[in-house]
Amino acid sequence: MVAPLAPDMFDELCPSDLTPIRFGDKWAGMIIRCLEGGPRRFSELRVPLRGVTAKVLTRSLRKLEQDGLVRRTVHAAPTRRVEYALTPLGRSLLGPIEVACAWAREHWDELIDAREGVVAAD
Amino acid sequence: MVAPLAPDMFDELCPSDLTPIRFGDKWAGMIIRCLEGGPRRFSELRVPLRGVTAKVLTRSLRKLEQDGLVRRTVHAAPTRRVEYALTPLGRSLLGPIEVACAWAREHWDELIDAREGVVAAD
DNA sequence: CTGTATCCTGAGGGATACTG
DNA sequence: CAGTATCCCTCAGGATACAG
Repeated sequence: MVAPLAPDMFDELCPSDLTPIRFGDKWAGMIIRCLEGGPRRFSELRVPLRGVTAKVLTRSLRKLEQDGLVRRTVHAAPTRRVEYALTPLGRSLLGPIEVACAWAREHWDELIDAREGVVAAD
Repeated sequence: MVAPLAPDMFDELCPSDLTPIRFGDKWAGMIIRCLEGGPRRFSELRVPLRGVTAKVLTRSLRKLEQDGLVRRTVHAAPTRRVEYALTPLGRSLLGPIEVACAWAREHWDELIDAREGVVAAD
């Protein structure tokens, strides 16, 4: 029983290029959120993480595995399947990530304004 | 009325090299926490941020200023003084930062074990 | 005191092609 | 399907020297 992935979820939830908050490398935070609903296959992760190349996704996943946040499982039969799932430690990061995303959503306009050079009325 | 800075506060509070959580560049999160107690001068920031060079600290501060998180003020008299202070937006980041630091403190041992290759008893 | 200027290194990240 | 191999480029970050 695995929740479906909304392809666009990160466009509004994880604007990592704009906010000063990052979890690991560029994709780590999004990967963790992708895995919130249950295990995902390599190719399933590539869909919502638009633009990520296989090499970079692999590297990010290996790093997450090393850090104990994600577990990789290979199923041989009937065909090759590789699944990635959150460990308890990885799952414990969902809270802080959501806090960061909530902050970004809440202050989105101010961030845009600051970047554009709008002087804040203090 | 400005709270004193504990020189070692970041050794235990912001282990940014170990945790996957980063706020902006390497020093941004620590700078923001440094400014929590009130405005600080450039040279005052260099003390707790051990190891940061003037160039890098300047660049981090400029970035924080651009993003509307920090305000820079120059006092000419009696001698040159430059002070950095949190904007309301910057102050609003203190919550998420503390959440991240709390996560890191809580899962410190697991992070170490994972890096050392200790197999987690699941 | 508060920076700038210059040089250097390593890591992150993307493009492309290839593999079991 | 799930990666690897190779090449390349940018940027973060540190060392050092210098400046208003």
